[in-house]
Amino acid sequence: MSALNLHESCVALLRGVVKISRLLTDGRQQIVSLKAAPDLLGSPFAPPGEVSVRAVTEAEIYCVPRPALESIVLQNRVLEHRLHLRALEDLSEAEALLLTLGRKTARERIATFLLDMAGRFRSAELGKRCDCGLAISEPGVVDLPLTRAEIGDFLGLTFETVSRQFAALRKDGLIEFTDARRVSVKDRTRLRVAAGC
Amino acid sequence: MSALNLHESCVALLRGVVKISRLLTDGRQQIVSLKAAPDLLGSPFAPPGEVSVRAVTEAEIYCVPRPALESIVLQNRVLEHRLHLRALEDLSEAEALLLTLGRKTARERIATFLLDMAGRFRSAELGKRCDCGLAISEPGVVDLPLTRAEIGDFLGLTFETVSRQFAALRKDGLIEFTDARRVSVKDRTRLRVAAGC
DNA sequence: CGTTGTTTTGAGACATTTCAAATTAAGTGG
DNA sequence: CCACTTAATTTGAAATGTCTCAAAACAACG
Repeated sequence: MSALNLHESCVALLRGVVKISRLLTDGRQQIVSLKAAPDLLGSPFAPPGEVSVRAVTEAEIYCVPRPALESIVLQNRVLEHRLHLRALEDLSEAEALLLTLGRKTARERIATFLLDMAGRFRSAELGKRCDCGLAISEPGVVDLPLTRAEIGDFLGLTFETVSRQFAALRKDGLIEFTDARRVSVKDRTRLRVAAGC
Repeated sequence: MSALNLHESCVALLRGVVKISRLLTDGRQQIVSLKAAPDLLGSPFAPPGEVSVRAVTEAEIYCVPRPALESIVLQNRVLEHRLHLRALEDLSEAEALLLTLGRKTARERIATFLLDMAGRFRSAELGKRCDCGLAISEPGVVDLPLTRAEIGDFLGLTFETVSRQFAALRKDGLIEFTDARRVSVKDRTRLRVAAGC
């Protein structure tokens, strides 16, 4: 199944969306990063960390043995610089999520999440699948690639709380649902306020 | 006061401990990283992120203008590689904290924190100040450089909850206090269990 | 049309926060 | 060295947000 070991291989994500999680022994998990194609999962030189990789949509990947990638990168200064920049961006994203998990209320977390997703998964109205911004996209309409439970695992909440907070934002007129996975942002300004910053 | 702008300059931390935080407009804050000398604060190439840097102990720093550092690093492949590795380690640490903030209980967070600190701030019994592992150190005794409020800002808790959980761990015999800032780990095994992983 | 998984909604339990006050520790100036 | 102020810490009691448990509605699929 999720037999992807990022210590042995790095993975080029060619199509789809994957979640990268850290696990507790009793099954609790925290998604630490969402990756959408095209992107690289794992990094040569990354320290050993217990992460789990799972697709959230159908996905297409290409595995590269780590030692091979390492030697390539060490021979290519520009490539290493780009990986370096990407690591710094990932760190910055992780820090933003730390603020969300450590200090925001459930409502603020959901609002933050929606703004984040609105920037990443703009819905392609006429396409069948979100193919990552390449198709004709509807501003303000978001295709959520995650289930309520996965959103909970991303935001440190239960799926019931996620569902209830979505309902509350809808009742307050900040968002609207066409179906459970398709949201449209009705009032971005108030959504930003609801996100707490 | 904390007039350190990591976008303009990087800062070599020569002595002491500093906290790097992200802020919400209403004053809530989340510490995203603790740095102890010797270390580098900020990074050339780091994307703009609203962070605040504050010393938690007396500290000695040396500022380096970012453009200067950037050009040095771009001319030195080995140096960039080391910064790259550090960024990946920081990312891994941030992910560990994400798991803590998103999925652990207050008790588990405090236990996790103590194990983390035990690895970093081993007390120098006979020295006056923790000078970061160079002096004669007592295994299992930790000098906490943070106030209860700061520990709360690190773990996403209030300072009252921090204080109560310390008291609970003490009552259960996992730790002992000589004073509020000096803890000794009495049962590392049970502390690990209490940390949830 | 039954099966399975996702989502919504409700009611009660519980962990953590909030508010408040007392205690201890740490300067500071007389 | 002592009184005074200020900050940090502990502890208590009540409020509250989120979780847990449970059930129903809904959607997807063979």
